[in-house]
Amino acid sequence: MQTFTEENYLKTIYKLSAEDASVTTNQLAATLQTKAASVTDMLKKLAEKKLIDYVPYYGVTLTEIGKKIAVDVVRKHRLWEYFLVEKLKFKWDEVHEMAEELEHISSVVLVDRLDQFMGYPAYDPHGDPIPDKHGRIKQQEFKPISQLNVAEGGVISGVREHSPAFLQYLEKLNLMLGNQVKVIEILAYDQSVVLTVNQSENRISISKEAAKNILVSA
Amino acid sequence: MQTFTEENYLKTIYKLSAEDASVTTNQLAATLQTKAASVTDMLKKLAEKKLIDYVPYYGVTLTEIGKKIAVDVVRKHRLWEYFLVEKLKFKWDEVHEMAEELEHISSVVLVDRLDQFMGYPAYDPHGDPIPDKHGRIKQQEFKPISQLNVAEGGVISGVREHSPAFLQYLEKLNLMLGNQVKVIEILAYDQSVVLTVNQSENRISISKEAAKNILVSA
DNA sequence: ACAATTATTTAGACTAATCTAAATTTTTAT
DNA sequence: ATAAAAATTTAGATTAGTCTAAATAATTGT
Ligand SMILES: [Mn+2]
Ligand SMILES: [Mn+2]
Ligand SMILES: [Mn+2]
Ligand SMILES: [Mn+2]
Repeated sequence: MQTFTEENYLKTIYKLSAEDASVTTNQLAATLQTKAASVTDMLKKLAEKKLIDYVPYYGVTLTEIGKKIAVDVVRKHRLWEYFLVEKLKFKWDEVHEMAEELEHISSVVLVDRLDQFMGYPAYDPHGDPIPDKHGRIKQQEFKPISQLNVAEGGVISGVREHSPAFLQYLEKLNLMLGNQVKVIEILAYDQSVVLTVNQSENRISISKEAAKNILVSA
Repeated sequence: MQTFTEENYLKTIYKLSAEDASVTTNQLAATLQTKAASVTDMLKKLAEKKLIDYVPYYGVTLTEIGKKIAVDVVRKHRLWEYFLVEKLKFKWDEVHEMAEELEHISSVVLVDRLDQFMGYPAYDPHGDPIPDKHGRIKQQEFKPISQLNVAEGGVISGVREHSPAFLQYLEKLNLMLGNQVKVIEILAYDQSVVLTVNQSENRISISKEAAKNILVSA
């Protein structure tokens, strides 16, 4: 059994591992809003428990056991988010903080029943895949709008940033999951993207940063 | 904002206050499965925070603020139990431990939405009243079977003991909430009670202890 | 009334998680 | 190749919650 804090470290290592194979102390400190010295202490403990492989000064990777726990926390986070949006009618920008607490509820049978109650959803309200009870994850082949060329388009299927501010901004521009976008123009000087939503006449412009954080499927 | 542990102390003081006006260190230690010395330390902290009135050697009572927090934890506990039974189809003997964790989820709006989602239930799966969002509690006038005389009866409306073992025992004897019982005989030598359930021919016998822990309404 | 028993608090120690400041190692740039 | 900069770890403290053992206060029984 892990503490709340250990679970958060494992989850964060798991998510950062998607970018780089090995995760560094400073990356963890920045993401977990703590200090490098605190991270080092925790890494020693997690290594002691065989949940990570830790090479001092060089970084850390999850062991199979550590990964299992991390995926399980992610599963709970996303299932609770789905519940909050689909059953309790919260908006997609309101649920993350609540799920940060709910993901640490320990009962395995509870989360499996919740999954069943909702009909085994595949994606959470932000388009992230929900691991099944065995930890299997449907691999998505989504790409960011920033990688589309002019005249290309797709269906908005996910976001890479979950802050309420960003999600509310998307809502204001009608850039919600399921909507169809098409790239009209990419401005040379700052890579900002001009696009249409759902075949509308309206052209909207988003920054390169925003374009990187919106994922579309073909 | 309180810690998990502080909330458990406040909740326990609240529940024990129903029996005696002032709650003692040893009562708390026994209920919270900890040592008297640990309780003393925590009482000092809660008194410092103005959540309890603490007179060393004589016991403790909740302040208005402390009581508000305690009732709120109880509200969350009972609402989550109702959710687990009514929506996720758990049995009444399976939900207490999960609710012990869920009651510490902090979001107020979450618990209010949950309440709305379920149609503002008045009682939890064990017959305990669910405080409303303002902390108001429907007062029940239930009494234990042990206080009935021969030929008297009532509808089972609550239990005073929540252990899975006791709840499963009740289920085996068909002594679930809503069922009608009638006292046939009270044995003189040990006060055990013989009764019928739902007008059945079958006579069942329960100990005085069990009779104290089953509540009926007229 | 006062000795014995019981209840409670205090003293001192431990673990988990965190921090700041100092030391050390690795990386980068000449 | 080596000095400067950046990243990381270590040392030493702190806070929350817990414990055992010892001290003290309250209650009980005669
Ligand atoms: Mn989230
Ligand atoms: Mn999400
Ligand atoms: Mn309960
Ligand atoms: Mn209950």
